Amino acid sequence: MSQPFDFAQAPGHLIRRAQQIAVAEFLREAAEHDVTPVQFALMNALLETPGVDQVTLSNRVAFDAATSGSVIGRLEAKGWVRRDADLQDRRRKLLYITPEGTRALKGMNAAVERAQENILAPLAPQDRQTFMRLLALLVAGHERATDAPG
Amino acid sequence: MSQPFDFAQAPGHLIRRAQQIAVAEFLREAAEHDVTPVQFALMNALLETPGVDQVTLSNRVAFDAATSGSVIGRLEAKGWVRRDADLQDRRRKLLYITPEGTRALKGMNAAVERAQENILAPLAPQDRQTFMRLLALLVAGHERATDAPG
DNA sequence: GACCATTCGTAAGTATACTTATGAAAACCC
DNA sequence: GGGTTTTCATAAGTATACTTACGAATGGTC
Repeated sequence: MSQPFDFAQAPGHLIRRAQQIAVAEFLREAAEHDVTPVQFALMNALLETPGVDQVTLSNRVAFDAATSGSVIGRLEAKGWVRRDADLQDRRRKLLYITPEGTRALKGMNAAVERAQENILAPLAPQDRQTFMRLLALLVAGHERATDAPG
Repeated sequence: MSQPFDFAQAPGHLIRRAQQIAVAEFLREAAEHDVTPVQFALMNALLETPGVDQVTLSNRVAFDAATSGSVIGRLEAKGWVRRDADLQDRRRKLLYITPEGTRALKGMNAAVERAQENILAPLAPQDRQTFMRLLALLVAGHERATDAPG
C-alpha cells in the first residue's frame, strides 16, 4: 500500500507513451511530406467543411483555438490554406484549402493510413478492433462529460 | 474510397484525444499540488532509484533527455529535487528527491490515483482491464521494435 | 599515452497545448 | 439604442516534446 505508485502501468503514463508512438509513426511515414499529425488533422477536417472559421474548425478536431491559430499560420505559410476575411462578421477569418493544399493532402493520404496501421501493428487483428472500440468509448464518454453544464 | 480520410476515428487522433483527457484529469485532480503529469512521473521514478543521472532517469520514464533537463530544472526550482555533481564522472549530475519533494509526492498520491480512475471512468469495469491490457501490449510492442538494431 | 568514438548535459530551434488577457466586433437586452 | 455580454482571433506566458549541435569529459585502443 505504501510502495511507490506504479505510474508506469497507470493509464496516464501508457496513454502518453501511445501518443509519443503515434506521432513518431506518423512523422516516419509522412517524412517526405513535411507535415505533422496536427496539421494533417486540420487540413483533413477543412476539406469537409471549407469556409469555416477558426474556432469552429478547432472545435471539430478538438484542438485549442489558440494553438490552432499558430498551426493554421504555418499551413498558410506553406501555401496550403487561405484565410479570408468574413464580410458578414468582421471578427472572423474563413478558411479554405488551396489547390496546392488539396494536392498535398492527396499525396500524403497513403502514408497517413500506413502510419495508422503501424500504430496498431503490435496487436492481434481482433484485438485492434476491441482496442479501437474501447478507445472511442473512452473519448466519447469524456466528451459528453465536458459538454454537460457545470 | 475517395471520400476524405476519417481521421476522427483513426488511432492517431483518438490517442491524441485520450492524452488531452488524461492530462486534463490529472491537472484537475492535482490542481492544488502545482504539479504536471510529467513532473510527477519523474519524481515518482526518482523515488525508486535515487542517485541516478538524468539520461538514465529519462530513459526509464521514456522522456526525451533534453525535455527532461528543463523539467528537472523546474523541479529543482521548486526545491523538490537536488542535482549533485558526480565526483567519479564529472559529466554527470546525480538526482535526489529532497525531503520537501518526498512530502509533496506523498501529499499528491491520492489525487493522482483519482485522476487515473477518472480517465477510465467511461468504460465498464471489465472493459477497463481489457483496455489497459491492450494499451500496455501496444506500447510494449513498439518498445521492443525501437530496441531492435537498425 | 595520444587519438577517437561515445556519452552527459544543455542550448537552440521548431511545434504542440493550455490559460489568461486583450482588442475588435457582434449579439443581446431592457 | 446605449450598455452589457459574448465571441473571434491573437498575444503572452508556461510546459511539454523532439532534433540537431556542441562543449566537456570519459573510455577504449593501439
